[in-house]
Amino acid sequence: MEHGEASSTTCLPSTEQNPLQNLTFPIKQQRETKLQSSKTTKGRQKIEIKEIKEKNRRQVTFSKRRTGLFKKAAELSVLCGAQIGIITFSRFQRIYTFGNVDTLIEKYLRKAPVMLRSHLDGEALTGEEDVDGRMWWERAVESVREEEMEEYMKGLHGLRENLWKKICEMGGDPTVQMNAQAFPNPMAPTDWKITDENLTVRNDQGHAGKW
Amino acid sequence: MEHGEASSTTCLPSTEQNPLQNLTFPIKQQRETKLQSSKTTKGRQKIEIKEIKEKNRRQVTFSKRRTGLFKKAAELSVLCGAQIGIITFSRFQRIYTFGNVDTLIEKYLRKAPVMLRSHLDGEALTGEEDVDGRMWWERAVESVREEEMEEYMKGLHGLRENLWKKICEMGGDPTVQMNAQAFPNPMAPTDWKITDENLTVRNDQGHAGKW
DNA sequence: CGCTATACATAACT
DNA sequence: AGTTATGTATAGCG
Repeated sequence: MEHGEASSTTCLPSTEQNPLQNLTFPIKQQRETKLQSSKTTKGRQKIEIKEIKEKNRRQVTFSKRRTGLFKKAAELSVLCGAQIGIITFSRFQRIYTFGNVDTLIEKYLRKAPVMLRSHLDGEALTGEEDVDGRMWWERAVESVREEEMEEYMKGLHGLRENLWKKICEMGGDPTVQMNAQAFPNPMAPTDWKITDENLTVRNDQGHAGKW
Repeated sequence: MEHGEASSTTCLPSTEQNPLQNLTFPIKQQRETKLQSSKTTKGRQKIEIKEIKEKNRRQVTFSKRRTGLFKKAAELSVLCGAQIGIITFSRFQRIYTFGNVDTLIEKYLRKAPVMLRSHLDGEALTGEEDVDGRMWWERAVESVREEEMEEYMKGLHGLRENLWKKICEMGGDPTVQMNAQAFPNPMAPTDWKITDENLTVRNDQGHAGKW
């Protein structure tokens, strides 16, 4: 660290955050900005949360923040033993995912019926027939019989499985990127970055229905 | 890192002052030890990324970090015009979602076939018949006819629609929480917190296939 | 839930 | 992709 001249000693005693007004102390900033001595960069600048216009800057931000988001998700997953899945579509409709999206989607879709059923508990679901021409899913939700739901879920799962298998065989598509994570439990507490290792689809299922 | 020590190394140049930072006056911190004591807290402590044992601390962390994660997602969504959906299952299988999960799930599920089809382009899909007893989704993926896919997606969409409608009518289920966001475009750059307003399911569709 | 000090994420630049 | 300085997220506590 050769700060050479300019006493830019960066004494940052207390990084306080002013409650409301950032009292700009009338410090004489005069010059001193000379001699390229002080800071090499301006550091992180505050930005407004609104669509970034400059295509290039936006691209970089998307990449960086997406990585940060996934990292946060991974940490949360581990710290709290939660299962997390993220689906992201860039404006170019390129898809990036985190976690066992398929598994979570299934759980997600399966969740509603369960809740619904518990709510309607005791309301004897008299197997309603397909009296009109509507499809099974067009009927009142509570009339959807379990078997149909099962079939539906089975189809969903099976389809996805086949699709992935096929996609993997093909070596993947450039419009798809995925980061597996959301480990229900552990992992070396050390190597906790989103490494290439982790950027693979995992077949975790985790403690489902354990609690 | 007591401020007491800092004072000894305090830079406080005689003539020049800190270039671009409005420090909080170091004056009153001089040596003033006792009285209102120094630090009131130890500030954020470094923690290992591994499952938190203490149930209470874990609960708090889950809540805080989940909020942070969703906020990050919202920012990324706005800044880069991306569509983001997050599904989270706590260890108690309580579900928390962010964004238009349903819409994104559909897009996600629909994506693969599209990619697949483009890859198999020119490979004349000779409508394979259901020669064996397997279900349509059990056959090779490339043999899944578009009509079936359509039907499937229609069912998925319709089902979810009905489920949500029903759930909303019931006033929601305690095991489900959702935060809508992932606005494809704008929103007042100001009110950019996850307000109650935003914690509602939105029917955004956004610029799908625009790019 | 609010606060504070500090760990961590990241905007601007190279 | 790598660096730096600074904006933010948050661990621990009341």
